[in-house]
Amino acid sequence: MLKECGIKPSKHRIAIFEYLFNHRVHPTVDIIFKDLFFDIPTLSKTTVYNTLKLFSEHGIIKILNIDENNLRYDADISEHAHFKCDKCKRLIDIPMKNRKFEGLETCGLIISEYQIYCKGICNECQNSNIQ
Amino acid sequence: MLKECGIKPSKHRIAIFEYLFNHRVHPTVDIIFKDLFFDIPTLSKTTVYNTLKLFSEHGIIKILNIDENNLRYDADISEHAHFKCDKCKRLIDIPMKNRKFEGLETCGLIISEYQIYCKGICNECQNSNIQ
DNA sequence: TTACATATTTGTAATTATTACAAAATAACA
DNA sequence: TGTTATTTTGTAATAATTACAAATATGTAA
Repeated sequence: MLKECGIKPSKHRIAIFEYLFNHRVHPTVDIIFKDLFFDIPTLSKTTVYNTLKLFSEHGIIKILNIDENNLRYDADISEHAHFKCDKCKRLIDIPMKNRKFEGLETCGLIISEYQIYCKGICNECQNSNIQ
Repeated sequence: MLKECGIKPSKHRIAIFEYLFNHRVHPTVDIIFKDLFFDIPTLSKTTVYNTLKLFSEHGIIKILNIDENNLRYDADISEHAHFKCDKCKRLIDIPMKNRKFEGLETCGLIISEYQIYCKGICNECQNSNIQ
């Protein structure tokens, strides 16, 4: 997959991409780094930053800016929206079919990418009565 | 307007809200602070941060997270999307009518707010041939 | 007006995510 | 093996935002 996007597949790059591909919770750099560091003790956080930026420049992942504090990363580049629960803080994918924005398509802008970010309360937190 | 939202209108609060209301370019804290500081030399940047956070908590403004580096603020709380030009970096409002997300409304999540962020090339930058 | 309580603002310091960059390590290849 | 290019590392720099205590301003009752 990396090769197809014109990225030379080094050990670390493969590890980072695999991690993101297998962990669909949109992790932060910190989470990715800490988890991988367990297996690859020579890994540097800068490498994680560099590699993820490289990936996103080649369009193989997407950077999510939904969280105020830090960036999050998503290996699923198919069309879907993102939801952040105000209670449990989890990020959840929302599938989207037949989306339609009147106005957005017809304003003369060339739109190369877009993101839809939602906030509210997720299913689990609605059902649990713990405040 | 501030009173209606349950915010005590102090001098600075009025100044900050007026500024945002009259400058619809979604300025950063830094821009707001520097412009207002010219007239109010006693103003502190922390006050700008505090005040804007207060405003957004009371729903009288919206915080935009479209820019990677810093937050931006919008006194227009009506439904519209935002576009950032990759060339000139400007933020542009996109009006939206009859938007429809199939899937988004029917997934059981309670969505209290959402944002649509687009990126690409704006009209002006398409027409100017300067790279 | 004065005294007091409350709310607001200030300014500095701390926190934290991200980037810059040069050195070190690794890989590619003749 | 020797040389070059690429990747990775680790530290330092940058910069946005927040924490917090002190200072200031405001409102109110006596």
